[in-house]
Amino acid sequence: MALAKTKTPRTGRRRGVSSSQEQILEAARELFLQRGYEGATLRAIAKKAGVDASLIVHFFGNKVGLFAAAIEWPHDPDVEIPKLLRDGRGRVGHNLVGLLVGTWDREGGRNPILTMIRASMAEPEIADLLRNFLRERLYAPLFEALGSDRPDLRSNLLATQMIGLGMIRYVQRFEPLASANPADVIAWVGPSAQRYLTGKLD
Amino acid sequence: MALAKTKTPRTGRRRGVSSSQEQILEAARELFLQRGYEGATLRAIAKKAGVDASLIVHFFGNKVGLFAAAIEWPHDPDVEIPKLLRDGRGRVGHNLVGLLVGTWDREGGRNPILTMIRASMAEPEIADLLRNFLRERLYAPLFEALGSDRPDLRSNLLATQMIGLGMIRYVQRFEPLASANPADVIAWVGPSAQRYLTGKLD
DNA sequence: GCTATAGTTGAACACCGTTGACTTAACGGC
DNA sequence: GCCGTTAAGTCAACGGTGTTCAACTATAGC
Repeated sequence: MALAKTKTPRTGRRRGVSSSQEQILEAARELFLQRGYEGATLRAIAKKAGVDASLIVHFFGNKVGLFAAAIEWPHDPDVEIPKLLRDGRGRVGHNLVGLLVGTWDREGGRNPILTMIRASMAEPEIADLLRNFLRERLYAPLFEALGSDRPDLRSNLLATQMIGLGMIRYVQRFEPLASANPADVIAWVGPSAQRYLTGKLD
Repeated sequence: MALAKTKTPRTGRRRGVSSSQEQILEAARELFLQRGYEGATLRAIAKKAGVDASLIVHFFGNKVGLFAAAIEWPHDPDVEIPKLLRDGRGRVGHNLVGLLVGTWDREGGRNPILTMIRASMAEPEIADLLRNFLRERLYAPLFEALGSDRPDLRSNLLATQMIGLGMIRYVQRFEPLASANPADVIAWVGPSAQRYLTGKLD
């Protein structure tokens, strides 16, 4: 699902099935995932889309705007959150770690979430994008269903563990964690996530 | 303490107390902390050091080499590790969180560890530097003193929590965690760190 | 004094994101 | 059927980046 909306063209040519805008977004998605935010240059994206680089900023304002329009969250929270809750309150942490590890392993580190996390270290606007999405679409419904106290704080603490896991296992690739089985990772990290989700905090 | 060694000039002028190399390192330290790895340009560092930019790459090879030579770890592990162990095995996690939070709060986010963590997201060579330092100088002696099983795995898991905390509280500044009291943060995160340090893993 | 070498500079290179002027093409109103 | 407006799209340029290379200077050792 998209993180930011694309300005739908109000007028202009309407005959082709794919406008330049869509070709740009497609090329951007591919290159951002492949080379990361910094590694994907506007010129390279433009070349792949068969247009001039300045057309990209004409459409999306700047590189951050293109990133926000192109990147997509790989899960639909409305679908995933019920699955996380399926096994009862006491298993939500394990299920959440399993969902992330499963997705990240399957896509081999080249996935939107990790790309966004990395980019958010350098670009404050991308950090805002990430933070708002997490809060509104992921954590808010999750904690509403759980009914835990201090949901905002818990979501922050949960983020420290989940983003830390993503960084160490998939970006920095610390061993032996990077090569460990998903089931083991769930067993190791799950309890920490569970504590932040439903445990006593102080 | 330094993370990488500076090539000491084998010959050359020796009369001044401060060579150009030291002035470059001093300027680099200041600008890297102030503006981050990307924000500190070689030309700006050179200007501050009163020297031409190409002299920097002559001395340090490239920008990463300069960073490795300039950045310093704010603690001496030989001094800090005994302090962490002072209150017994059961308090090491809390003491470690306290050490990091104390340092990071005092320096307001502009400190070598966070700067290095951020830079390591984009520069693999800096990630190597960080990983090797953590393993050899910090985690190895700590786990030797603790005598826990699977020290390599435990150090990875500990890193997920510590680096995640640094990212969320100081770089991304998620609220309410970013504004919480140090003592509260220790109470919330300490148990997770403690579990990775001495708890049962599976 | 001569020569090798380290220190140091300035110009240049290839690339980056972004800007602004410009052309082209389609539309709505008359 | 023309005409002004507007979006689509191109092109060259700007100021910036890290890095390279040839040139020059000053010192140390012989």
